[in-house]
Amino acid sequence: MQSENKSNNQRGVPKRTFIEQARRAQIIDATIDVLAEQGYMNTSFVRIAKRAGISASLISYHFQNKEELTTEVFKTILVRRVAQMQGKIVELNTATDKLRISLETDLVYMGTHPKLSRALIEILFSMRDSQGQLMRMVDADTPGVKALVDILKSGQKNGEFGTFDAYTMALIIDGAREHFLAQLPTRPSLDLELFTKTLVEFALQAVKKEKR
Amino acid sequence: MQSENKSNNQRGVPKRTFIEQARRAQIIDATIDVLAEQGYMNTSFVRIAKRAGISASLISYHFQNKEELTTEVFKTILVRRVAQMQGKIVELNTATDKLRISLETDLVYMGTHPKLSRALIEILFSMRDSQGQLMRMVDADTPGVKALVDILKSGQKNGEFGTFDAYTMALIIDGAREHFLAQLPTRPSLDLELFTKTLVEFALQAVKKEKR
Amino acid sequence: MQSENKSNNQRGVPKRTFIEQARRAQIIDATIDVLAEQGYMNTSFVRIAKRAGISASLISYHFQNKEELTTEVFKTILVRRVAQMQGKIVELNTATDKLRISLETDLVYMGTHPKLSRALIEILFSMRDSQGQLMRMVDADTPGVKALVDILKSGQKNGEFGTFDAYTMALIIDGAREHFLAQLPTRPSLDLELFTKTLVEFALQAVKKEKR
Amino acid sequence: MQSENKSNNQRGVPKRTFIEQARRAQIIDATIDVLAEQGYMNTSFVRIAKRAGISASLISYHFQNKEELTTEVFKTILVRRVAQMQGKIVELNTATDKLRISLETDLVYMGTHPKLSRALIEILFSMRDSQGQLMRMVDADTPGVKALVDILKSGQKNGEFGTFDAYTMALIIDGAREHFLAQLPTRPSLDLELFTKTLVEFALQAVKKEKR
DNA sequence: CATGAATGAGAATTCATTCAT
DNA sequence: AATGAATGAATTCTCATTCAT
Repeated sequence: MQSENKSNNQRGVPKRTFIEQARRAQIIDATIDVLAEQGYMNTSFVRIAKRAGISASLISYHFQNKEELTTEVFKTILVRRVAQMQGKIVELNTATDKLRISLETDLVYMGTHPKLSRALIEILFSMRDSQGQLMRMVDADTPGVKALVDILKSGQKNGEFGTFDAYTMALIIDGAREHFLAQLPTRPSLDLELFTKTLVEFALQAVKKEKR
Repeated sequence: MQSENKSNNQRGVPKRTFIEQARRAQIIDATIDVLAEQGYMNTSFVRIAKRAGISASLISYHFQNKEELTTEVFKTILVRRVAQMQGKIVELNTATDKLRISLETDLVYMGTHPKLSRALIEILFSMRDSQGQLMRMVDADTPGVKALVDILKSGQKNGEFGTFDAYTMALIIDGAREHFLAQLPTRPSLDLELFTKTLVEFALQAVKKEKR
Repeated sequence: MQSENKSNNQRGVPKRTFIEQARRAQIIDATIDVLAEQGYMNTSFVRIAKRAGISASLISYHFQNKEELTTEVFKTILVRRVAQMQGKIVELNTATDKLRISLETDLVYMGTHPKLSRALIEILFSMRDSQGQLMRMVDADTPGVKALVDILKSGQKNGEFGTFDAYTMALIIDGAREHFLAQLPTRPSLDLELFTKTLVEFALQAVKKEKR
Repeated sequence: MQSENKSNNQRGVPKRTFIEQARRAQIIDATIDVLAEQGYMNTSFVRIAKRAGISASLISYHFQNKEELTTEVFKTILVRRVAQMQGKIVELNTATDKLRISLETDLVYMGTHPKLSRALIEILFSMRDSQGQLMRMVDADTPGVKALVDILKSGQKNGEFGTFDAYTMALIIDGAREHFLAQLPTRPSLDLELFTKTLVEFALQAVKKEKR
């Protein structure tokens, strides 16, 4: 028994008791802490367990293996991150506003939650499958890129933005953002506010219609 | 030899025999391969040795410890990378040209040498000291950022570029570039040429004088 | 468990389960055997584990590191050794009796437990810190020397013994004893009874009052 | 070739060139230094070679293996030690004088040459054969014990000394001396002069004729 | 005569995971 | 539901020794 048939029951739907949900959440939170502070390599079950105040074997009990735990952590972070943006954007009418607000919201949220930021990077850049290949979590593009592409394309469609390759532009903006966030937790001299303001400014300038 | 007294002689100059230089280079190359393919975590002496066709203890014979090896790999990659750019830039007269060419050169070189790109990322994001803290190799800013800052400031000084925070702008451009390069090796769908063209366009527009 | 947080709880009291106590004792006993038979240098975890019929990693599981294991072995031997003497001495009234009986008791016990004798010597003479310096276990003087000094001084104070440097005399008697014990396990020709009788005679004559 | 047929030529007599003798002496001296400072366990060929300013493989070239080197070191120390005593003793007429002077000479020499003292102990207590058994260097009894036995027996024969077991008495005196010497190098508080005086005093008292 | 190059064996320790309780 | 006990595989590194040059 144990684990295997627990994460998915016969219909593929993971039905969990309340206490199990709570434990999983507790373990996931502890894992985020350790990931952020020690890096993927040093994030062992023993360290997570110590942080969570439980035994290491309990982690194996609640997650099939390390890969499942890491995947769950990854999903959890993404869900929290996306939830922030979505709420603020839906009501906005222009693509310009959506672009600005989504960047600002995300940078503020992740910039003020450096653990999430750091843990995310650790997973993205270090998690490997058993053959050593990088795991492509979720799918090829991160939600951040996909959200940007949507906004950019809608702006082009409704005439707010000029002509450019929306996907490539999204990669540029997203890359600038992620790389900055990746460094922020360990470099106190970086200025989140200034970076946000500058990135928004030039993103808007880059996509605007006239003269392109 | 057996380590310790060879890596630096009395003047800090590591005098090495030809054969040792060759072995070190061979080991460094094998390490880059393994780093790129398997990731930092899986880059063990045994794997490197297998790749290089030597015994694992020979690595310990030629490098004091794993940290020295990793540092040497890091330096090697940076030297190769910087060497490409420097050659092309020195003759150029305008900051605009320097910005364009340095981006193009670097993206082409690293984009066509995905192993270097990947290995660099692995080291930068995974190498930790004994307390689990990220090692800041070289110093806080990568050579890429520093080179960009120089170009941007010189352009502002001679009137080619407008007013903006040069350091933040460098972070944006560098971030976009590095993040793209980090993904390129494992995502064949990405278009290096298109990205380069778009990023250069974006950068040049962002720094141009008029209308700001 | 996996070390670290179990050897001492918040009050410095190592709370251990029964089974853990038993395993630790088993490992300590196996270590004494290997120390006595193979010497400190050859006392590796693998050898100890083989002797105890367990896996080598179980030793790391129960002891933080080799130093902790060695220290525990050392303490264990000393406790057993001292326990023998204490019981016999407390009831005695004269320093002369105490001197005689403590020597006899100790030589008989250690002489008939050559493993303890040999293991003790191995630790005392071979255990080094990371800079290669000898560890001074307990403190500078062994319990054997300290016990002798106490007896000699009390005998001088109550007039049983003459005037001599008590500490130096203790060193002489203790040195003779320890050196003999160190050789005894590997040299069957040595005569424990004769040595004991002669050493006691020598000691008693050396400390006696008259004619000095 | 190399080594094997070098330590002994066809007649079993090791015929060595001048330079070979010098090298062996140099290596032996370096080994004594390292033994005294780092202990037997840490006395590796690399460390010896570093101390001697030569390559580690040269040691293998001049000595068949580590065991031969250690044995040679042991012999060298003993020869130097015994040479001191012999010179002073031969002219003396009484066993009493011989006993006193041999103890004084030896303690002064070894006490003022702590490296020899320490290195000797390291070898005696740590050197093992390939099965882990302690090596009995030379033969069962050290020269120190044998010399003492000779003196004691001659004193008994000519009537200077009383009746006691000469061998056991030698063990006592020798043990006290060796144990003290073993500790002297690492414990500056020990008083060589006081110890020597006290040991001689009580040795003479223990062997004297009257009343025993 | 001397050395650099190379290796296999062995060292302590950490890890994810299993299993009985 | 939770844990302590246990292990085999893997890690970096050191060692004595061999061999070609």
